[in-house]
Amino acid sequence: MAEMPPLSRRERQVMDIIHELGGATAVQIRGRMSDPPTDSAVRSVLRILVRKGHLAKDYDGPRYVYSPRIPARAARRGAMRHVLKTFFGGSVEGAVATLIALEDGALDADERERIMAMIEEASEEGR
Amino acid sequence: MAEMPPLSRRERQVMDIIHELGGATAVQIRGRMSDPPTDSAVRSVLRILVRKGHLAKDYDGPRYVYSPRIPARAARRGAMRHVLKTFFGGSVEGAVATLIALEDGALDADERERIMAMIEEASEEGR
DNA sequence: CGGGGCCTGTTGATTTTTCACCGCTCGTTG
DNA sequence: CAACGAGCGGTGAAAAATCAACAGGCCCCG
Repeated sequence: MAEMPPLSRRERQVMDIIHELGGATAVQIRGRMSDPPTDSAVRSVLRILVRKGHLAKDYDGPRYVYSPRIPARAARRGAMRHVLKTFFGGSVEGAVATLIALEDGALDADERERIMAMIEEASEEGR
Repeated sequence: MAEMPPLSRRERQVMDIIHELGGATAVQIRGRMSDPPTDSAVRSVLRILVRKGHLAKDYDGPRYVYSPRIPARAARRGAMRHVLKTFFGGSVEGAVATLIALEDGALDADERERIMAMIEEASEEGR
């Protein structure tokens, strides 16, 4: 269970794809790669990730579906915490600023409302 | 100038440290590593990163200071965009939710105010 | 029954990555 | 001045990662 050495390039690439999709088959994953190696190569990486305990392999009908062993919630938090620390010096404010200014993430009125609500709530209850 | 293949493990680790510090010397960087290799090993990675164009090397007094070639703003946005896409399916809302719920990122009243203001503003002016 | 698709695991070759030794240059200090 | 140590970088070898090919094993469908 110890914290394994960080992932290699390919490994990370694959993990990212799987995280994005929630779960995926070998073929799906390969399809998402920009510079797809052989099918067998992809499977090799997959096998390694399973062995290292990063992926779970569930038998879904005719094929296997690989999914992160770490609960999505934890993965999300970890990833976010990392960029928060690395790129924003831990400033939630800065992070949110960048987030909402991300052109491709334009938020509509509804979304804005909900976010506002969340913040209210968070600061009320917390401390 | 083309987008180079993603960084290796060590390379990423070093880049992260430098991003976090804004700029750093070889010794500083090594100091921040959990499993520090030789000083010369660190310098090797640094040299590679410079050659690849990811780092700039500025002569500051008695030693060199390495800093990201990419402007901080762009790096931040890139990183954020990546986790947004990979872990939140592009949902700014979800990302903000995780962000403000990050225990170590407790925001005080002031911060909250400012964030609220930012959001208001963003949705007003933009679209 | 014979493909074809999906999967597994191994092997070995090739490329990358990682690393430490070594030698050089300074500036400082004894 | 000479010795020392910090800082730097080149080189080449050890280690890891990447990958393709191969050999089979299932299962489903025509």
